[in-house]
Amino acid sequence: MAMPVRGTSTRAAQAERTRQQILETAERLFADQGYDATSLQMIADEMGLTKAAVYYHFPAKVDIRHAILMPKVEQLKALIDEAAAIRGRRARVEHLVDGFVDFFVASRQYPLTSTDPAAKREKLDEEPLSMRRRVVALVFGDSPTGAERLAVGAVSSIPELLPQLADLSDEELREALRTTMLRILRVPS
Amino acid sequence: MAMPVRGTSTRAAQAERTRQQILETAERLFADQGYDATSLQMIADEMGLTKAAVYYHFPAKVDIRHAILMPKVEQLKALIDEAAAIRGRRARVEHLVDGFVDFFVASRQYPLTSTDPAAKREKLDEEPLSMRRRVVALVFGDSPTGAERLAVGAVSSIPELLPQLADLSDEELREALRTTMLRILRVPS
DNA sequence: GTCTATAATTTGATAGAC
DNA sequence: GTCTATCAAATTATAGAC
Repeated sequence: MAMPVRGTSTRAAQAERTRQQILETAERLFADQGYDATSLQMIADEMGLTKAAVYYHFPAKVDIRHAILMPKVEQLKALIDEAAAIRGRRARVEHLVDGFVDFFVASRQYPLTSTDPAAKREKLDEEPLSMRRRVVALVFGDSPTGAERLAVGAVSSIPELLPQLADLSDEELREALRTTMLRILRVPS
Repeated sequence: MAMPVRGTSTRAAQAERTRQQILETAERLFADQGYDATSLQMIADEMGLTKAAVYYHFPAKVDIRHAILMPKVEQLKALIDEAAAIRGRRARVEHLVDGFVDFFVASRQYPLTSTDPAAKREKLDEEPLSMRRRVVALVFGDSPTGAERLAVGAVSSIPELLPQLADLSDEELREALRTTMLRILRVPS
């Protein structure tokens, strides 16, 4: 078993493309209107498909959300793991910040919606929360103050702000993100 | 016309109390599950009322949201007006920060949900956005950098983080908020 | 001022034809 | 792999009795 290699031609390949297209459409609609306000009907209409066709690729609406978020969560976990392997606080924080900058800029069009109310209802919400705790520990140690926990929270809510900076170029955004995050995390420049 | 003065006894007074109770219940449910995921049925059930009873007090669901948010928006607008009347940048920023601290602590249980997807769908979203622009101008002038706009955005998304700091006392929270906001807005302590 | 009853629509989801 | 047709349940909202 397991050999969906590249180019399994027509049938399987087109199914995979449709699947990806559903994910892209859903990601855009979720970002624009929120998860709850986006119906499968809208996703299907937007693609010229039917609801039933969408259901063929995903057993339930929530699975679409999961499929969108999982790779991003994994990416951030990998970054945190890397940072945990660095010894000096300053180098460690800079590695984290640089990783966040890359991640935020790459996803600036449809940013991670970690404050979408839908997240609170699911187990998926535990993952971001525990990641945040790990970042707090990596940056500020095991007995963080309230202000330090708040600082990490402020960094983690930056994705929601990116649409308002749409007029900045990628380079300008990188600069702004790096400056702001380093200041929030109290790394003197 | 217009004389619902204080103590119009039974009928009108009780209607007003019911109205307030609906607002409190809805505020809690909206904060917990989000606007879209909260149905009028839930609000009614929670109060031992019927949906129709709720509709008597508010013509539509969205009007409940408006009634909850409007006083808070007015409060923040007043604060920004006060700050605009202060001449020195440092004193002006400190007045803003102190006002935000008071506001955030007072509403820490059910914080302003400015990132609820429901906000994007309504005119009400323009108000917070224009307020944010005013704060940017008050703090950083008429030609703010990307980093400066991002800094104000970070401050304005703090309310969403408050539930995670529920273990802090009001006093500890005040301290954390003040320290963090002043640092984000680059006011040296 | 609050209720019962219900309308009209939409939702997420399923079964089965093609 | 995508469709039509349909489901049961929930949604916002209304009309009218009490």
